[in-house]
Amino acid sequence: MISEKTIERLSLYRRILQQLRVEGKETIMSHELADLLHIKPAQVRRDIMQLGYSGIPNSGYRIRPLLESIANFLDSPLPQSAVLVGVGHLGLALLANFAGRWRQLAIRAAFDKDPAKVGHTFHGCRCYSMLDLQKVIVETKSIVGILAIPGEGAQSVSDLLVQSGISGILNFSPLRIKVPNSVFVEHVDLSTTFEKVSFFARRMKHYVEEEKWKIEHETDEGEYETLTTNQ
Amino acid sequence: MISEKTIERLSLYRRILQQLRVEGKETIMSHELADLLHIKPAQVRRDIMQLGYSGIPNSGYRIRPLLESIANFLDSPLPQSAVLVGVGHLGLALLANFAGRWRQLAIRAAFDKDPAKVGHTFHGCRCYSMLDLQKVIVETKSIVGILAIPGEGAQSVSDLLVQSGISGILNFSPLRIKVPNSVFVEHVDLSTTFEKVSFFARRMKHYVEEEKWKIEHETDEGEYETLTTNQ
DNA sequence: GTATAATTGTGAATTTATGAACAAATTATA
DNA sequence: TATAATTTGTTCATAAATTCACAATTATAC
Repeated sequence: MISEKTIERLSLYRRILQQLRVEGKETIMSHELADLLHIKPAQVRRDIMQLGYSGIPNSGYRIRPLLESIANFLDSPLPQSAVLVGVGHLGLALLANFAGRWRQLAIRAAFDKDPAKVGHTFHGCRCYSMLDLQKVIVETKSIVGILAIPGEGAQSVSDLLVQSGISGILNFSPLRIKVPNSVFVEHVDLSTTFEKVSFFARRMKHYVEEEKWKIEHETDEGEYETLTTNQ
Repeated sequence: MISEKTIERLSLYRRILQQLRVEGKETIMSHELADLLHIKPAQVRRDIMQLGYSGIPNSGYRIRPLLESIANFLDSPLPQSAVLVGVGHLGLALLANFAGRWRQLAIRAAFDKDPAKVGHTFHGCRCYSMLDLQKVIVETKSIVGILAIPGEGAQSVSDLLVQSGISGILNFSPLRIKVPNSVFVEHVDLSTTFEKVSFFARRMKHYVEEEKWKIEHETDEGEYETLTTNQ
């Protein structure tokens, strides 16, 4: 009923609106939000419509109640817990950025197969043995698992997470894990993302240089296709 | 003409095919690749068609030439360079994972405003002062900039990158930067990603519990909407 | 008050992405 | 050599996401 894209945008709206509120702003219009996100105003209105919140014609949306509507929609009444598997460089970075400061989704435990890490606390988060995975997940009532491990172990760890009752996985490993369709998976594949940016950067460069050439040579003939971008 | 989604999938195909090749596999059929990625065979065939590479009816695609076609399509003839801005936890993790081992897109330099970091080398990558940004980018002929800094400085650093001739930005900061449309931007927004996974994990859980309840109570009446997922 | 200008909410149109289905092609087999 | 079985390339159909465009509504100016 509600799409992933909409959820992502709502989360973004919230972050921006929170910032605007501390700056003292009280209302906002769809085209202002749209400009900040580089999307169209109609998209903003549609998203907000889905919350059931109504704006005021000719004056926009009142920020405070709009934020309440978003929170009401996105957040759980109770705080939710997540666990992190893999305390390598990436895992540490995630802990550093999100361990404490996360209202809704607290990372409550970390796991690593390296015995040297087990028992230690990283950025306020205790690291357990992989053997304790199921026990800790059940105890902390965690619903989300974050996979920050190399591809090799990803499927077996994913299976473990699912068995332990996890219902969402954020997968930073390069492997496309298989899960039952009662579990939500989000793949964040940094390798392919790099390749994508590299590819389009190169294309953009070529395109710009072609345009320059055309201008320098004053040739109007010869139509060029425009590029597909995400702007 | 070619979509971002297709580029992402081609990059994925490549990684999987490289693995299969070292395992000794010579040919692959669209449905095999499709199963590994949890997509439909028609999608695989369509993507490969766009490369201009043709498979063989009743026997599939020959892996080696297919890999060549993908490389030919995705990669630049010359290796390309990228720079990283922000050597915090996340920046370090990116360097650790991608600094050396990246065929196509080498991270050639890092920048940080912390004087304590400038002059040091992290995972084989030298850290420079922000003041040297433009100079180093021009010298290394870098076309991609990776932003791994907090939101506050993101826009001004982005402007600097663009001025210095960067044509693609991989933005890990929570700010939606504004760039001319001759520059490609990919946002990797970990906060919203967390929120999204958390949201759908909760929904999945509810859905599963509802289903259980329905089964336990043998009620066939009362239709429930199915969830929108990315499986 | 009334008129004017501006903004929302939303149906319709458009664009983009995915999926189904089948002819054409190729191999394997009898 | 001919027949059967299978997989590709591609067209047509469907679904999802976005954008347009405009009536309805509200604030503001006069």
